Amino acid sequence: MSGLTAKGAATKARIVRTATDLILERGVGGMTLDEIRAGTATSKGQLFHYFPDGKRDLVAAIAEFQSGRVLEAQRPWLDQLDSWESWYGWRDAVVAHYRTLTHLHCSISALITELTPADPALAATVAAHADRWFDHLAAGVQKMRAQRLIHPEADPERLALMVFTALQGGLLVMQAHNAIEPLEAALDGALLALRSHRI
Amino acid sequence: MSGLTAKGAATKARIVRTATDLILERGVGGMTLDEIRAGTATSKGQLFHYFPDGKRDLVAAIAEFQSGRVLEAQRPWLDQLDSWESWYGWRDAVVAHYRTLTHLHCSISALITELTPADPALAATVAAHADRWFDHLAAGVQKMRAQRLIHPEADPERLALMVFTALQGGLLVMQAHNAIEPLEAALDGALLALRSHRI
DNA sequence: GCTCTTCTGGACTGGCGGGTCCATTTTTTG
DNA sequence: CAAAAAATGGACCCGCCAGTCCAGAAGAGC
Repeated sequence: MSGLTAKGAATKARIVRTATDLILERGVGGMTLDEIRAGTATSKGQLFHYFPDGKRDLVAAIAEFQSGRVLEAQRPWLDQLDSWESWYGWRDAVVAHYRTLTHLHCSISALITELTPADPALAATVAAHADRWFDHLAAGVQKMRAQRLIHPEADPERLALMVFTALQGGLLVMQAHNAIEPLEAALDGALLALRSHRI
Repeated sequence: MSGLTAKGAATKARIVRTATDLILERGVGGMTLDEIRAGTATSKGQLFHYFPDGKRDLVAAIAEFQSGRVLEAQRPWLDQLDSWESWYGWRDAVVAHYRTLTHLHCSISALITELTPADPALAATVAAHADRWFDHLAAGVQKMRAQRLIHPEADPERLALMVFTALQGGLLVMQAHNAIEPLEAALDGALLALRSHRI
């Protein structure tokens, strides 16, 4: 009844994938439905058939998809982060992932920033995905503390926030400079700061 | 001849100031010439009289203005940064400045990121202002090394980049969360990382 | 005063892009 | 196979917004 044929699902997925690449390359403002249409060999009708709320639905789907993809690239390290080795492994995985994508222009935090003034509700939806990322880091710091690898007095939330902001800053400047060094410097700095809380 | 009356200069300045506030609040995409017009009690004619290239000129002027304002808020610390005290003083000055502006949505790096896909040339112009900021940090790190407060083997450019990315990340997440903590955590982390290179 | 320049107001245009609508084709279901 | 549901194509509409144009007001210089 309220179905979605295999064919339909495929089309929907195709749209999301193309739209994701487009939004990463051009930003929210630079992504037009017409380009998506052209890039996927679909029609306006289909776009609104699968994403009734238009651009809003589309952006939400993109955030979900891209969030999953980015998190995936950080596994298995992101789920561990319970030893110094795994933190460094994580760092390397992140750098390796983005090294192949330096021409992209739109990290998740940048997306949120761009969205907030125009559509706070949608921005909040997207922000939930950023929070997932943050939560992994926070869980990691917790584990480190539980294992007495970092000082018990250290505030795990605060430390995770520090790592997260460094990461996002690294991505942002990486995009602005179209170079990987900023990301590397940012992550190295974050881990150095984290290490200075070791016992 | 190629004059600019006192009255004209005042109008131009008024436009820049209002436009700056607008762009910080709504982002580049959300800033319309009509809103600027309304906010400054001017007309389309004047906008294009003072900024012949329209939005491009305007954005460049905004970047210049805002860059000056932000740098100003960090003085005198930003010119020193030659002792640990001055780095912490700088940190506090930055936090204090942005504490009054947490509802703003558009840091300079975010601006660059948003601009790059649409207008790379303009983005480069804006990036020059970000570089000024970075240069101050790099000079500071140099001084610290010259005074043997940090390890001679440390790469000053890299360390400055680390601080800069942390700062930008702090601003970005601050905007996304509309809270000051991310900025504080980011700067504390950066200084901690910097300190771990002390002799 | 006159003239030339700068400043101002606002009507107008043109295109872009999001979103609507419906007719047609394809697939599922029974 | 027939009917219903889902998928597709694309023409159309409409509002928004950057940018144009020009006529007229206000100053500067003489």
